[in-house]
Amino acid sequence: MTTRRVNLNTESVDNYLKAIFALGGPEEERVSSTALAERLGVAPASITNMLQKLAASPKSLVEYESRRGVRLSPAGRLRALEVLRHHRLLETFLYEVLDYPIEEVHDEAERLEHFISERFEERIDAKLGRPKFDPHGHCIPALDGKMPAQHSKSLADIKEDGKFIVDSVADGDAALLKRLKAHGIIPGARLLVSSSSHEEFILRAGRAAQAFCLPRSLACAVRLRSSD
Amino acid sequence: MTTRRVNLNTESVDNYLKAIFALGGPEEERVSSTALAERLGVAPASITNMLQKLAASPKSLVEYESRRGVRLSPAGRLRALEVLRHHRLLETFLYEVLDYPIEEVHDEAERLEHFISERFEERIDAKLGRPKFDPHGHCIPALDGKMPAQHSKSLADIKEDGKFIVDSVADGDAALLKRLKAHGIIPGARLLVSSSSHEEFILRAGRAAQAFCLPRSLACAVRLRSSD
DNA sequence: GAAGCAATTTAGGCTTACCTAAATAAATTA
DNA sequence: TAATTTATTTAGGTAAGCCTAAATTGCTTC
Repeated sequence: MTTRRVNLNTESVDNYLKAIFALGGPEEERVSSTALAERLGVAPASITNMLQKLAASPKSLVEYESRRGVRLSPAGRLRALEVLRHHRLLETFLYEVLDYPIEEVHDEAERLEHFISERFEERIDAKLGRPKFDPHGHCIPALDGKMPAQHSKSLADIKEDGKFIVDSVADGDAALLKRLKAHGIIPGARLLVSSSSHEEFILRAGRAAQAFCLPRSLACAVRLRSSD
Repeated sequence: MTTRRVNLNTESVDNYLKAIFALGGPEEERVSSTALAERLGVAPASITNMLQKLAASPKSLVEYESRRGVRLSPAGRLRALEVLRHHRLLETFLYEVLDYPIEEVHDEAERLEHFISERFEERIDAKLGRPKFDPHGHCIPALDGKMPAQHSKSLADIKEDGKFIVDSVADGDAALLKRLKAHGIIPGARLLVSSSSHEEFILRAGRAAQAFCLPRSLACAVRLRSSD
C-alpha cells in the first residue's frame, strides 16, 4: 500500500491547486482527472494518486470523491489564490520594473512564483504601488484572496460586430501574445470587432493599426468589455 | 548497481559545485567528503554518491579520485561562478531595488539563484548599472567567470592593532550581520581594531559608533583592507 | 440486460537525492 | 609493527512524483 501522507508545501501541489482552480471556473465546479491530466501534462493515473494523497492529508486542501472529480476546499482555494497573486505580481514586476517584453513575463513568473518569500511579495507589491491588474489585464487577488467580480466577456462569445475595449489577453501563448501586441491589441485598447466568417474574427485596434485576423479557435485568448 | 548518469541541471548539483568552490579556497585545493558533508548538511555517504555520479557523467564538472577528495574542473568552476554571480546580483538587487535589510538578502538569494533565467540576470544587472560588488562587499563574477584578485585580509589574521577599511562582511549569519550593521561595521567603513584579549577583538567604526566586541571565533566574518 | 466504450483507479516500476549501518582504507599512536 | 581511530565508501532503503499496463466502474446503445 502506498503512503498516505504528502508534504503539502511543494511546487507540485501548488500546481495541482492552481490547475483545479483554473479548470473549476467561476462556479468552482468539480474537475475531472482527465482534464487535470491534460492541463498538467501528466498521466491520468498520476492525478488520481496525487488527489488521493491530497484528500487524505489532515490539512484538507481539496474535496475528492473517487470517480467524481475534485474541488478545492476553502483552504485550497486560498492557497491557489496566493500562488496566483504571486504569479501576477511577478508578471507586473517583470514588465514594469525589469522592462520584460509582455510575452516573456509568463514563463519567468511561472517558475519564480513558487520560490519567492512573503517579504519579496510585499516588497514588489509596494514598489509597484499595490497594483490591481497585471500587464495582461488580469486582476491581482488581494492578500486575503479577494478579487472583484469580472465584468468582461470572451471574444469567443461575441455574436455581432461592434466596438469594445480590450479587457485582458491570455498569457500562456507567447507567440500569439506578441502578434496581438504588434497589432495594438493590448488591455485598454479600443477594438473594432467584425466577424468575417465562421472561421475567424477581424480585429482592428485604434485606427492606425492594421487589421488582424484571429481564428475563432483562439478567440478565447481575448476578453472584452463594452466601450461605455 | 546504481545508475551512472545524473541530470546535471539541478539545484542540488549547483549546491555541490558552489560548496566545492567555496571550500577549495583561492588555491582550489582538493575538498574532502567530510568537509562537503558538513557544509551541505548531508551525510558523508550521500556526498560520495553524488561525487561518483558527477565524476562519471560525460560533461565532467569535477575531478574526483576515491578517498582523495574533489576539485572542480574548468567547466565546474565556470558553473559555480555563474551561480555565484546570480547569487550576488540578486543580493544587490534585493538590497538596492527592493530595499531589503542587508541581513535578509542572503537567504532569499540562496533560494532564487537556481531559478532565474539568463534574461532575468541580464535585466537586474542592467538595472543596477553592472555592479562590481554586492552589499556585503563581495565582488560579483563577470559573465565569463572572471573576478579581480582579492586584496583583503581576514580580521582573524590581524596580529596588531590598527586602522583599516572594512572590505566585506560574511553573508551567512544574519544575526551577526545585523549587529555589525548596528555598529556601523559595513563595507567601506573605517575601522579601528584593537585586540583586547586572546578571546576577542574590540572594533570601532567611525568615531560616533559604539565599540563592538567580536569573539575571535567570528573574526573570519569580517575582511579588511589597509586604510591607504 | 448484455456488450462496448471511455474515464478512472489499482498495481507495480523508475529516478533523484537523500538516509543508516556495515565494510574498508588510511593515518596515527603505542 | 600492531592496534586503534578516523575518513570514506559500499550496500541497501525511503519518500516524492512521475510512469505504463492492467483492472474496474459507470455509462450508452443496441
